[in-house]
Amino acid sequence: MIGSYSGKLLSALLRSCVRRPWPLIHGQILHANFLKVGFFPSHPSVSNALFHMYAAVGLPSEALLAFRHHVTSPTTLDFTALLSAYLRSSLPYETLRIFFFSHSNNSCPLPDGVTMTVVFTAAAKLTDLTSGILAHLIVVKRGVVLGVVARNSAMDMYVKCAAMVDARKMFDEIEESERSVVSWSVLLWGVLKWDGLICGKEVFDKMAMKNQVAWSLMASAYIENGLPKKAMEILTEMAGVSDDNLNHISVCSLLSACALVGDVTVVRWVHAYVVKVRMLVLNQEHDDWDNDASIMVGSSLIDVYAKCGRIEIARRLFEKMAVKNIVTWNTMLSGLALHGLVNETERLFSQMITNQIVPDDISFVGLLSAYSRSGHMKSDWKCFHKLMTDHGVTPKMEHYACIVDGLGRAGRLVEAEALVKEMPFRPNEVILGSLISSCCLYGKVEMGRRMMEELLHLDPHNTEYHILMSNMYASSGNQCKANNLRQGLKNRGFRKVPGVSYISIDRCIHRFSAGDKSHPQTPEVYAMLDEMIFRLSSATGYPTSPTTRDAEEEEREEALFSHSERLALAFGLISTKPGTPLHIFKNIRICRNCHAVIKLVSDLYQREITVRDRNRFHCFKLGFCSCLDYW
DNA sequence: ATAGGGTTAG
Repeated sequence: MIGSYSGKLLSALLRSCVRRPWPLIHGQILHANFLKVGFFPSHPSVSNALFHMYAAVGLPSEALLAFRHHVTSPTTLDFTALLSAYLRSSLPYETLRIFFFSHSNNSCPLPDGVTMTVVFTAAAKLTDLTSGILAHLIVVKRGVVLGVVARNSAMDMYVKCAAMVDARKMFDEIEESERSVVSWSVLLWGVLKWDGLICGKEVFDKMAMKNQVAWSLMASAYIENGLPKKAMEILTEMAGVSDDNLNHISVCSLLSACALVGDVTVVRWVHAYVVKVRMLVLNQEHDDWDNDASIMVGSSLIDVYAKCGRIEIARRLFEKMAVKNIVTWNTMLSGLALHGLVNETERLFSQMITNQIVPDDISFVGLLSAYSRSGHMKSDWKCFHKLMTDHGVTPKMEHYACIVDGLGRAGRLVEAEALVKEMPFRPNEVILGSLISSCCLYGKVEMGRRMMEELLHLDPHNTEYHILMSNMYASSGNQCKANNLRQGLKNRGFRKVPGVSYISIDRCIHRFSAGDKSHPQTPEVYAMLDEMIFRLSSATGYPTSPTTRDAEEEEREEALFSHSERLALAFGLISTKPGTPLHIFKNIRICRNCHAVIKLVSDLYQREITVRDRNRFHCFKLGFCSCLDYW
């Protein structure tokens, strides 16, 4: 029957498939019918349409097959469509491979600006400067003319690869009248990221046209640099000058910056904003709003509240959201896990199942990390394995990492190591690092040494675990080996990541490092610290001296008595009214000693203190911590 | 066939 149609009609039919709701099904039925009647290879226009159908619906390998077999003399447009299909399916590596391979083979048509845009974008995604430069050389050598869009994408490639000299050169080469708002925002992104806030602000001020992207980039940069007040100024300025309001992407970008630094100042403003402009609608009373955007913004808010220590607000928001997707559920799961709330995480997971939400691999990372962070390794790996495969999820390295961490921290090191040997991957640095920390915790020097050796093959420059190993040697009485490790690090010029704590008081973020004396209120802070230590030791007889010895002599004196979180805590106590809850943010894990001190302070000074460290939240109240001393 | 900021984990 199909044989009676003309080639023109069939190709039109195929092209129309791309725009239908189920393009693939219709297109494939047509494809199958062509094959059945032996019709299609002889008609170039039909086979070309078939290739474009597969490219457009995002099936790159099907498109490649059709391209190879049926597109006899590809045009630039065909070739570009093929590359773009790979890029849109998040396969930037394949995109580059096909481009360079065909190019070296002389089997591709001369690329144009659009082709190069796709190639530069792929190199940018991979931060592959070598490929980017190579592509640029091909442009020059073959005399390809680049329009402003292609130049912007090349600039973005240089920016993402930290090659700011080349990026600026490209920017300068674009005629001033040609420069688009995208040229400017690409430059702004790079300058903010690589040259810092001050230089970025200069670029921002030079921008004649500012849009959502520019405003939110600038505001996010202020947030990430601990200047939420400045971010608010930018946002209010935006509202006054521009009719361009924030869209859901700008909102997510701002909120993720807030999540990074753990400050809620801007979050509150954004929350009010999205409710006001009805970007976030909790109940479905109208259908004239953007469902996807609302879910995305809602999930983003849940995430940021959880990461800023406001888990109750996050939970309330989650419950109020009438429409959710898998990301919303996963965000809530990992938020609860971050706070060590195992039972709640478990409950939410079963609620997910009863609501017929199909959990994905990230849901399981959430659930498993709740177990590992709380030390509640109730079931063994076999049960989890079954649970996962029952829901169609294949266990990945991350899942093993959670279990290994949980077993190790619970002192079940033999089981942990057995699991590592049994898993179908070679352990990565996350897994080995977790085992080393557990060995440290339980003084298993010999096993720690073995793991360390394996880790050094993968990551010879790792500083963190050298320090851990050195501490382990020190506490097992082998001061000599400990010093050797430290000295080796020092000789190679590696330094320990310094611990930094932040506390937000009255919309300003105050930063403290260990032994820090740079804060304007340093005398008051240290006076408070002394008072704190005095009250603690007289009230409890608590020994405030270190339990693990720090081999670096100059650090030993000050470090433990003035760890950054204690300074932040002292500052918080003198800067707020009695009873005000305090939120502290720390870049590395909290140490046992400080943990003990903060527990006592929460009781003696009647304060709720929330500390976010690199691993999880600790909520201190009346002398107890929500982690129940397990982390 | 084409550029910039974006939610979940490790």
